[in-house]
Amino acid sequence: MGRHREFDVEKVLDAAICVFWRKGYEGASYADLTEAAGVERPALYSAFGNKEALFRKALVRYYERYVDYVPAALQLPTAREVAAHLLQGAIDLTTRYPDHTGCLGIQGVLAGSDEAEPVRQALIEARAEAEAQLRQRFERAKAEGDLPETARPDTLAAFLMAVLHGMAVQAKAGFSRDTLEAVAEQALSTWPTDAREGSLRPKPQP
Amino acid sequence: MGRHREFDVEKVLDAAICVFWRKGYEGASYADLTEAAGVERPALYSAFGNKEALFRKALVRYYERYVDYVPAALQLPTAREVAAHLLQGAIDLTTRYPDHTGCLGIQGVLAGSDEAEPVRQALIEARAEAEAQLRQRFERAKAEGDLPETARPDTLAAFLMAVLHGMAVQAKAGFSRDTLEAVAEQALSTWPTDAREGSLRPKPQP
DNA sequence: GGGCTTTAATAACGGTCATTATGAAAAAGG
DNA sequence: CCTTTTTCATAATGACCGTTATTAAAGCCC
Repeated sequence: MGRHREFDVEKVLDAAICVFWRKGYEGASYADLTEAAGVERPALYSAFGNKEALFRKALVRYYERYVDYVPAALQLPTAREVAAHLLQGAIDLTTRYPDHTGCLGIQGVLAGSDEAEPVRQALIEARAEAEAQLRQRFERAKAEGDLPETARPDTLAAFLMAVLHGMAVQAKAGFSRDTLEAVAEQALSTWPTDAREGSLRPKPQP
Repeated sequence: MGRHREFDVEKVLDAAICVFWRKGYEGASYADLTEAAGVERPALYSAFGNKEALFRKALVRYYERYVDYVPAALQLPTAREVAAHLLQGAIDLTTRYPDHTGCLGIQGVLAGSDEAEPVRQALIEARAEAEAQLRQRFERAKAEGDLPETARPDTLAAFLMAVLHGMAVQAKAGFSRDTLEAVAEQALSTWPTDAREGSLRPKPQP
């Protein structure tokens, strides 16, 4: 009973992702969102709630569609492969689309009026959860003998997250893909290697 | 002739720095600025021009007063000391003041409505200039034999900037000083060392 | 001390923001 | 076909944005 919805909810979410990605949570206005989605304002409100709810749903879909390399990376056999795959995935994600570079998740953490506070907190928590998963993965690697006994999983996770975030900022500032790959290679050159396995890329300078 | 200005321009700039630092360029409103400065709106306009001009002047003072560790670092004798001093300076800057963490310069690069575009471009240029200075410093180090022949100054500069930016993001997300110092230590552990000089901190895990 | 100039403070300006009331259009049930 | 229910589109709401007239106060020169 009743009229049917005439637009595709997931397509609208994809359009919202692009807008938030390019302009951030605060920078994206409803005028931008409706124009990109081809849907009028009240339709967005009835389908998703207010702006914050729309952003959260877009963020969930963003993680599923664009940041799927993270769970994939965590299942790789060695800690070094996990790190390498994460770095490469981040480079792809932040440079693939010229009109919205960087990372949607990072955009919201920084920009900072008061009304964005709950969104910022949500992004901080998501980031902390990702780092926790990474740390646990490195602890497992240590237990498996994949990382040396002297390795500190928490430091490695924090360091890797710092490089990933820094590359996202640099991508937003217009860094080329080649430069970011050099950065990732330099970061990987610090990776602690167990005595049993040889380093894949022993020196950053060939 | 005429009435004297009753407020201190530099104190107002310092207050503006704190507001922009905490809320970013877009997130800071004139209501925030006037409240922090204790000065009414028209006084800000007559003394500094519009919001963008005020931000630019605050940014110059920010560099002078808070980021003075960068020129100091560039004059240190070895490339590794330069990098270590930059990392330590960034940690201090981004964690010293609990009410405005992170880096004022990074805040503006990301948040992204259209009217912030000139400010964003200015910050991107400033960031690029800093990286160029760093690269030139590392080229000099290479020429002086302080870095090995295989070292790539551009990569080292880009990598260091990525770690610095990543730490700024993490500081905004609430990272502790100790964690950031561990990250910096991990980043330094990759530093290419010439055969002649020993590494200061040869392994990140003690 | 009066005339002139500069600053200070109040209040208003147009514009845009997120959000929503209002009523027309469309689909399903009886 | 008519009623009911849901969605659609137009347009309005109050609040806040950056910016600026406007008016009152304060200091210097003659």
